[in-house]
Amino acid sequence: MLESLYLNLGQHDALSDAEKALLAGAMTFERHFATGQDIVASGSRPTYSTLILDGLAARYKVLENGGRQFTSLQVSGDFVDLHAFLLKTMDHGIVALSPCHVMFADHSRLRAITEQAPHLTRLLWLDTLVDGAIHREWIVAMGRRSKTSHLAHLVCELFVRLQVVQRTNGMSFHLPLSQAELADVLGLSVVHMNRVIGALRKVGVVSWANHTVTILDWHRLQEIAEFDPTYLSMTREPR
Amino acid sequence: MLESLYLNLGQHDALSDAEKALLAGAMTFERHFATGQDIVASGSRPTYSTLILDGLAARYKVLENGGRQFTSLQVSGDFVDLHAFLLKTMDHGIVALSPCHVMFADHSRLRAITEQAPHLTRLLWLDTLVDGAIHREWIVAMGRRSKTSHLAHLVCELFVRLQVVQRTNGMSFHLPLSQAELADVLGLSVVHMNRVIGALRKVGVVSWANHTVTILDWHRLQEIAEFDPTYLSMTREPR
DNA sequence: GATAGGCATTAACATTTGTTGGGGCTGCTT
DNA sequence: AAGCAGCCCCAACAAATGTTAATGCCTATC
Repeated sequence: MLESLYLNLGQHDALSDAEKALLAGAMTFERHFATGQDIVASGSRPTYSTLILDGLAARYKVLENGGRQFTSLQVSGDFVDLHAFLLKTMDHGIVALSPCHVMFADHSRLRAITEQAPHLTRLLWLDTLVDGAIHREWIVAMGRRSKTSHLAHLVCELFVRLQVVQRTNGMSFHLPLSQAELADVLGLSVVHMNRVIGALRKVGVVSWANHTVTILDWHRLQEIAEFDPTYLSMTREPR
Repeated sequence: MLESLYLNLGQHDALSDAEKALLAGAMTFERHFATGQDIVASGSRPTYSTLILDGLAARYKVLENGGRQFTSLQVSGDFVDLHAFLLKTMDHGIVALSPCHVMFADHSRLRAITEQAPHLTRLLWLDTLVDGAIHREWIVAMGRRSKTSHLAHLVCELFVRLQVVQRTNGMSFHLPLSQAELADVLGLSVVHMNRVIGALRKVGVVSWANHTVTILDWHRLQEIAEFDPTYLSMTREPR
């Protein structure tokens, strides 16, 4: 059941059976969310953290003028609001972008882990640090990359992250995002988002149809994106 | 000596004397960096984390075309690379934007803290989580705010953060950033950065000269920025 | 099988943002 | 004193991006 979590945390360092048991023991109930449903509400003070067993979700903020910005995409094996364990108050919402099967980890049990299992604590901490590293990469993409490069970078990142949790199919993966939603990731208008996707298609490095992205030329895609996966900390070493 | 660190960590939850001693014990030597010097090099694998006792620094990445993007600004009391304790490899550089007086905390001693001092561990973890929250706010600003609003938001954020560590002077604070550097924060060209600063000045909510920012109308500045400090987690509560 | 709604796509036009080039000011060096 | 470098500021033009509106293609629904 927690396979995707073990794959996610285990990519950075070995995860012992005892640690897996501790994680499993922290879980309480599970739940399904439909596409478009809020998994966590902005402003709430959850007493548990939410793990995505399967599905795609996103963190977002909404401005007064109605504009929405996604600040991260969360895939299977990701804790979407592990940070709320210590931040306490959610300053943003989390929405399901596909049907999501999730499970809840009680904060009191996470706290117990920090009291008794230092190495596992460091791995959970690390998980939130990788979140931060991804944020930084997004900031760079938004500020200094061309829009085409930004999109290419996003495709690279998602492919690699999905591969870790075995949600890719050869060089393809499922990306159930409308162009309007994608525009809220890159911070563009829908019309321009459409132009940028067209541009990337035209170069011939990806095919993109029916919510399925297929990478046709990984090497060149990586070049366009200047993608360097270092920030994802995928090397397994003592932490 | 570590007063700014205690103020920073202590804003979220009470810090005991024993915890302060543990932090002090983790510190090794101190050092001064001149404006423009790299404090931590991209790609390095530091064995210590760097605390700013006094000064302003920034995380940044450089792209192939020479473009630079700052991903965060770090003020007195901030650990600039606490994340490297677990991420191991620096995927970005850190540069001094003013003369910086820093102190180094050994990773082996930070590790000891995670083994023996769960509450302090959670506070250090929290410090990196607030980093992440700031990143998210920057993403929103870059993607969906007008440039004027983005700049106003930055001013609000810096003022509040500097106030916590007692580096403000009434409604003024020192911001030793050239407009070119500021452009690398917002992801703009220098010329447009100049236009945006002019626009904010014209509204009359701030005065900005000689690297000193004075907030003339906090309420209206906050409105323009849609600034809500929730994400900074400044409420003191058990963590 | 008619209809309505969501989505991708395109066109035309408006606005924002970048680029290039230059002027003026200050502080520093020679 | 002259020269130089860095920085702020501005103007004119170019390019990128947003806005509005329209079209066509699906698919769900009745």
